[in-house]
Amino acid sequence: MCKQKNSFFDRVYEIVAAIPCGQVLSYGRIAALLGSPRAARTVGWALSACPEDLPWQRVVRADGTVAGGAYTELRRAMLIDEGVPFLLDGRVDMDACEWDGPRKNV
DNA sequence: GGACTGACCAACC
DNA sequence: AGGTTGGCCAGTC
Repeated sequence: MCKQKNSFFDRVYEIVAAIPCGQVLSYGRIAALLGSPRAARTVGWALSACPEDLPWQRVVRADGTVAGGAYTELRRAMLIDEGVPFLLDGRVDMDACEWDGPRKNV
């Protein structure tokens, strides 16, 4: 029943794919939603697969900085285009668009 | 089959 | 204030 057999790996995609437009999540935040607040590494590694269906540009570091190697600037432009507010430092405004996750009480 | 790595985070000194 | 380590999961050598 229900889909829980999915590995930690697969659930990362579920969360990232569920992030609404104009909001972002940090690696550790996603890991925490999965039940392992220290599995941020695994989350980052899951994103390393970089599936086209996965809008991983909405996933940023705890500081709000965008990851992704040389494409960091590109991802940042994509987020701005989606309506995500940025700071003058080039970081995501986590204070304004940090997603609370799939809240059941919405 | 064992050990290392990987786009991280937070605690510790 | 800054550097190091431990922890999580899965894939690769």
